[in-house]
Amino acid sequence: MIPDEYNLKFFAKNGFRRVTCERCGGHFWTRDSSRTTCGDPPCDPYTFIGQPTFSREWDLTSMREHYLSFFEERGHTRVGRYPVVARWRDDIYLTIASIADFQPFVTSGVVPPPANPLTISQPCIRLDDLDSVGRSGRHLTTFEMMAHHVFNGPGEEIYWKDRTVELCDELLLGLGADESAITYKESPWAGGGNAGPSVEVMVGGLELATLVFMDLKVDPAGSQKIKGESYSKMENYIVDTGYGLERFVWASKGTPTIYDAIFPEMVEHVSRLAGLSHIVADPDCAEIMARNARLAGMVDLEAASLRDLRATIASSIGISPERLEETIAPVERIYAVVDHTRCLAYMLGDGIIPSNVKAGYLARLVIRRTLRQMRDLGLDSPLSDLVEMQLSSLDYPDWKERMVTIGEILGIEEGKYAETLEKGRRLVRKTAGHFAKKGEAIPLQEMISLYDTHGIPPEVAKEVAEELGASVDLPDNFYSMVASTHIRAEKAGEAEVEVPGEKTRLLFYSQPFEEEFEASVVGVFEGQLILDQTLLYPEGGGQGADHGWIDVGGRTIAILDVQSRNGVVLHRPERPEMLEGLRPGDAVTGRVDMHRRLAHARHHTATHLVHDSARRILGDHIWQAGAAKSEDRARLDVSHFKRITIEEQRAIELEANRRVMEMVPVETSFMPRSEAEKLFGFQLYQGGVPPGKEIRVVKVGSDIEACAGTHVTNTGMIGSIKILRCERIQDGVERIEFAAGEAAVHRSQERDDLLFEASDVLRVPPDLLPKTAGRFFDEWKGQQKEIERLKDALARAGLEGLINSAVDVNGLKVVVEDMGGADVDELVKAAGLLAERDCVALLGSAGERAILVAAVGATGLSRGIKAGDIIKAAAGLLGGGGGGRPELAQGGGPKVEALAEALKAGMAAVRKRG
RNA sequence: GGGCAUGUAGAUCAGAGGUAGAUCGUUACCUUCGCAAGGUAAAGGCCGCGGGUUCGAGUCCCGCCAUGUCCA
Repeated sequence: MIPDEYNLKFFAKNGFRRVTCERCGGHFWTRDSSRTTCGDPPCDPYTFIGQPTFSREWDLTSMREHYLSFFEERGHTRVGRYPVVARWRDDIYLTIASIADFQPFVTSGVVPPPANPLTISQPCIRLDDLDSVGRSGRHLTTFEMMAHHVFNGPGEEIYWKDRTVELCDELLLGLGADESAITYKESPWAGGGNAGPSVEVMVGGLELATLVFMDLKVDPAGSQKIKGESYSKMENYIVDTGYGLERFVWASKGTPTIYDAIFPEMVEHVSRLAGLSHIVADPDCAEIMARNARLAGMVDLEAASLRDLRATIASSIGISPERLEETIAPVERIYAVVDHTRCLAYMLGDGIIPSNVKAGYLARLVIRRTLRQMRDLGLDSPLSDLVEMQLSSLDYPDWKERMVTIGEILGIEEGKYAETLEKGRRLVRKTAGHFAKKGEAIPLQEMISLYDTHGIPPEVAKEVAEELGASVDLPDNFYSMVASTHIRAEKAGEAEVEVPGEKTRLLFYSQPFEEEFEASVVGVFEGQLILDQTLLYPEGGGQGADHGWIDVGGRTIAILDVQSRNGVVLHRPERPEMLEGLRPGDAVTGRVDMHRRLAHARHHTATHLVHDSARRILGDHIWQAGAAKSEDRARLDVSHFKRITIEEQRAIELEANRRVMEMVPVETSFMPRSEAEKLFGFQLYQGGVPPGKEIRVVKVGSDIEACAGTHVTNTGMIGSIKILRCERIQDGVERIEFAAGEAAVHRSQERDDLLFEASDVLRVPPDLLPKTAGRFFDEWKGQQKEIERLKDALARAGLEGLINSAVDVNGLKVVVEDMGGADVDELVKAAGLLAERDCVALLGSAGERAILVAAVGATGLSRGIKAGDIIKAAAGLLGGGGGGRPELAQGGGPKVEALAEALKAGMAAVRKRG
């Protein structure tokens, strides 16, 4: 029985039949009456290598253009590519598929698509198979997903399965594919909360496209079960196709690897730099790579099976696996370098700043991998040269300007990595020396710690360790072992409680400076008041909640927090019992704490100004990475690849204040999302992506952002902006803290107070503070040294007197003395000198606390007298304690008056042993 | 966002409750026609900052600042 899902008229009309693959048992559709396998490796091998699938060769540009115009001619609108950094999403960092551009708001139907149907070629980055890149012959970190998308809604279907498959078929046949070689393999698809039937389009053993018919959504109550999850039908049903541009080009050329097909010039360039062009151009090598790619296409490339793959290929061409490794490893590295540099061109071109967290970490990961590969190849040209070459071939109109920043970023990254490695080598040498001495191998735990804590790749550690003769046991699954040490606490997804009822009408946008409002009570939810409309701004967009008062029936309820949940605004009263007796429909009068509101508005508008100024001063790579505004200060986190210097901080401050002085009007308007995106681009989404069809656009001079906060109407109202400090909260993210309006004045005054207090202490005017403080510090240092010297002299001067006062205990000179007010250092010095002269010394002194120092010379030590014992015997009487080494010990306690007794007890202890 | 580390002399690091150290570098002297090298000696420390525990903290605890690194 053929399931309805796949029983397409198109198949029936065009002579397709449904076959069960004799290898994998999957179902597929074919025109070929003799075909018994589905066409998907490992059921079928690659057949296109050496025998191109299409009638002519295409390069990336011409194939992309062909594809897009093919669909344009068939009623689709061409849409420009989105960035590879998925700034409009908070669940993924990188754009991993063309449909990602339209999630979540377009796919869920909240926002209309930019065009419908549409066609796009979307650059995507996937780092999941990083290890296989270069080796498998087909894996890439960066690829373009060409697609045609249709967003069908209730009652408005543009086209669905039949037309989708028909278009795909027409495209392939038009390119000259053999119609009997094309198979459509049934393959239910699920991902990202959606699911649906899909067909994989296979030609010559290569999956060229996947046609997904997304019509299900995750629904615990749903009746359809896929991969253990329950789904139900969606109102919207979406054609989500993905055609691999690079694979189309590869299939058109039939080269041994995808890399030779898509960027032959870069491969040649890098080979030449590495001095390996002869190998890459060698036909034998090409043959090996081709076999490698064919076989690799058949297996899943896991670290463990790489060795098997090598062994299989080696035996099939009759050389040893080691010899094979030697031949192809450098070539694989060249491919990897070329792939990775293209990936970096996209990442950095779209503004990722390398970091130790988030998307920036992914960029750093790729950078370091590339540097390692380059080192192994013996390439010593700067990484930025290669990235620049890649970038120049991409569709960035302003890549030359960007390249200046990118070059700087890469330079910094190279330097940082070199430093990390150098530090690492020193560390490994130490560790290796330690274990080599014991004749042991460096334990795995140690290797994991070196990598995890210090970023030293195990290969590097091994290399260094072996130079020192320390052996290392390095398992294949090293990296997964590292991962397993990171036991992750399962985040309990905070269940958002749905608040019942209508959305609250928000009055503060239309009446931003109105103080009072009339409203009626809707109800009370969890001790919080819901009104039909409100002037109070709920916390959001980094802006704090308004405070205010609600007057009802002659009493006043103070409101201390306001939150919005699915559009319903909740007012939290200072005292919940005040809400008792309120009935739905009761009329209330609300008032806003305008002082607080205005402070928020000033800080909010100021945040936009500071952001804009930072962009002007630091460069176009500046993106907001977070922000918070309160009554007395605000902070803005921006992406930046080095520390903001004090000069830059000042320049930003001045620039922002100039906008204030220019009295720029603040324009706000609601507009359809798609239109806003078209007009202003993704720079809109500095503060995250707001949901909804309409977004609020706030324009302050050249700064344009999607923002739901309350603003002043003119920058002049801010008064002034004072940047307080810059802090590095992560690598690649700087936090700018500042105050605006009254708060700025207060912060300035606080700083003045610090100056006044300090100059008061030093009794100099503030302008002499730095000089005077410097002089004081120098003098203090000098005096410390002088005191040290004098104490030493003092101890020496008193030495003879002390020796003369020594008591003889069985031939042992014992000095017990109250040194009257001397400090620890003096006692220690004196006691030490006495010990040098072969005395046993117990010196005491009484200041705020009583202190004791004992020292024992050679003779005393030989008799088993320990300074620590003497101190212990004595210090107890002082109400404290003490201890130390046999030759020197210290102690003390608060009972100053007991010092004489303590000294006596110490003497007794010496007599006992002596 | 989470984890693991680090911060001591100009540099690299040791010290893990009891008198702050080593190596290199610096300076002076010896040696040399001069340089390199060697020898002798000296200078150079808010032990990241602030609290706490303790008779006593570079060392233990807490917070902050700075830095590195791994993972999502």
